[in-house]
Amino acid sequence: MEITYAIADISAETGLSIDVIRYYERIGLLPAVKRKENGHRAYSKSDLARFTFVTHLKRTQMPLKEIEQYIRYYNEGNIEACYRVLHEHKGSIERQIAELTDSLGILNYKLDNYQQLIQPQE
Amino acid sequence: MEITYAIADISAETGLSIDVIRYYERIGLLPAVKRKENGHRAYSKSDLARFTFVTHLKRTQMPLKEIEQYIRYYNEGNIEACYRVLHEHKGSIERQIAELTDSLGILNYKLDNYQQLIQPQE
DNA sequence: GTAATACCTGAACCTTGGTTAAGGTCAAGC
DNA sequence: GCTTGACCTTAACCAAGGTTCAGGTATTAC
Repeated sequence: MEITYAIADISAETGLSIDVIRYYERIGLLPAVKRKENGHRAYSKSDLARFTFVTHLKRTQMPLKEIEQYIRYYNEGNIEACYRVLHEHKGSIERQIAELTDSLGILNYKLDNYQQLIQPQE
Repeated sequence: MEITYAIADISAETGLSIDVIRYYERIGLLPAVKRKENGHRAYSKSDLARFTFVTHLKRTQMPLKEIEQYIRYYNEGNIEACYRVLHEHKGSIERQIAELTDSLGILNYKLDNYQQLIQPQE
């Protein structure tokens, strides 16, 4: 009893559209998956896990090419390269957070100013 | 003695390339600026301030269309709309930070796992 | 049996956010 | 007087990341 998922399941779990899932396969981001008799894609539990992780990376602005590279290292069993890629990406996320935090400060300053213009009473 | 800035100055101050500055004007993101006798753009101090603010918004993933909308409200003197746009955007930045922080956690977990695989000793 | 679903394919098309190219003006320096 | 540098314009081009379309198969539901 091997559980498999249809493309619609993957879509529901990851929030990626069905078209995007096929698109990712097409550009080689993820290796092609097994098919059922009727030609429909049959995703395994670990395929789902991989898609889920990809969406995490994607949400942090990692370019698809880099994600693809990571997956390739992973499939090659090149653990050190995997580590390196994720480690570098961690730095990029930290920089993003710092930048956003900075922008938040600027934004709050502007918002304060507007607030005073809008409600100068009290 | 009115100080004006050449396009190269704006580029140097904001980090935007000269081409991008002209591109932003072209798509209507910022209203066209005054010209000198020779046709060269002459930016004022407030033009510079606006470009600087735009780069802040841009770095937080605000789409150019939304930035444009904000600038339009600003020029109309529609302060409340300006406030509303920035306030919404603040929410978006906060969501981004939350998401990145979340991803950072997942990433650290993965990195830990890899670390143990790479250096299982001690 | 026929309609509705759920999937399939390949190829064309789209949006965002620029970049590059080709050709021209003008002022300053040598 | 001619080259260099900083600017100008219009228009074509580009890359990333999808989205849409047209046409086809297979299963299920009525």
